[in-house]
Amino acid sequence: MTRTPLADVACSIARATDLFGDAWTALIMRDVLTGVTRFDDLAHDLGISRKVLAARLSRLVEEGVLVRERYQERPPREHYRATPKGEELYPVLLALMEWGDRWYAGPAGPPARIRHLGCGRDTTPVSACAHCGEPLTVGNTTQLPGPGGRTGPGTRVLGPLLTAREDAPGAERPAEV
Amino acid sequence: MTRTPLADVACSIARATDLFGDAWTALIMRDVLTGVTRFDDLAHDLGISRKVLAARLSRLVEEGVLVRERYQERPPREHYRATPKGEELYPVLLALMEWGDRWYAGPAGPPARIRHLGCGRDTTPVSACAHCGEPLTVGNTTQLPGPGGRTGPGTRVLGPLLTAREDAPGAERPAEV
DNA sequence: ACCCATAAGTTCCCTCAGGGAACTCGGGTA
DNA sequence: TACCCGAGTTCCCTGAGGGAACTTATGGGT
Repeated sequence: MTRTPLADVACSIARATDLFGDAWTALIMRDVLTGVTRFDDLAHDLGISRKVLAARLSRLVEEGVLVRERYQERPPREHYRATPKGEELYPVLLALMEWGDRWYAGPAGPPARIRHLGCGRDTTPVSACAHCGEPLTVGNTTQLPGPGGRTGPGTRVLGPLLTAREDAPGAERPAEV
Repeated sequence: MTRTPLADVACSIARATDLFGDAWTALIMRDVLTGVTRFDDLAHDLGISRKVLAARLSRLVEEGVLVRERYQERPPREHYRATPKGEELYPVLLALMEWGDRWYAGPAGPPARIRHLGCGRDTTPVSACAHCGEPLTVGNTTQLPGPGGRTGPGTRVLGPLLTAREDAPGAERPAEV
């Protein structure tokens, strides 16, 4: 499943993509979180090969993202539900959906809306600063080494944070926001 | 590159994962957005096969997520930079990183920090409601059919919307927010 | 002039993960 | 008894990915 030992890398994005960086996994989580929890339903809905679906589900269960639960005794039937760890992938799905809506929605508009029950309005998800609530963008953030990062030679952080090479690019990022 | 014609499905998550639902693509975007923009640097940094890197980069350029730019004439040298469409993938990366931090950071803490230049503090990204600023969770949201989706029997929403596709090849520009 | 280095790919071979479809297994239901 | 159902598992086959060598254009060192 793992192309490279990404899971061992000191980068949380790499750790996350090791599990989640697969189109099927994202779509499985989307389905499970929206109520499609049974094997056959998932297989039909996604058009995924049953073999791969079984592999993905057991990986997700191993990782503690889903649990396999019996929802009926006679005959015995199992389905899959999200754990808290799985539910917390929701922001990733929202971010993907928002991006897809912005760049691929047809003239009619996006295929789905998200209603926020808290304020009762249809909304769009924004990646906000936990402290001040302002949107976080490439332009208004920097990545710094964290406590859990091995800070040896060759260590990278969010990204490179690199030993980098500001020598290369002539024009740096246009810093629009 | 596409396992199934996910890109044609009327679900923005499916559309997004068709491009982004690949561990390498996510990591490439992480690198490019943090300053690793040259082919060899990316190849080294990611440990990706050069063949696959070339394929991913040209796909990302095709999709308008990256641009290939000449940063030096003699000898001719090219590198890759994010377009606005590419920069808008940042929230997805932040969401992945946040999840990875929460569930995989060692006792020492996360490997990287995000400093929000707006308020000057190290922060964590929160998926917030664009209207009221409250965090969006599985529990406090519902998914409803959107204007660009089909509302027939069997239609799902956050999900496939799967009979789908009448509006598939849609416009490229997102509505300005 | 000659040799080596660098950046950015391309090409080749080989393995293994994914698609597709059939098969299994436990347990109903008519 | 015969026939469904849900939930997987097994089989074969193709093609995407890993790894390493090769290419092209240019510059530097001696």
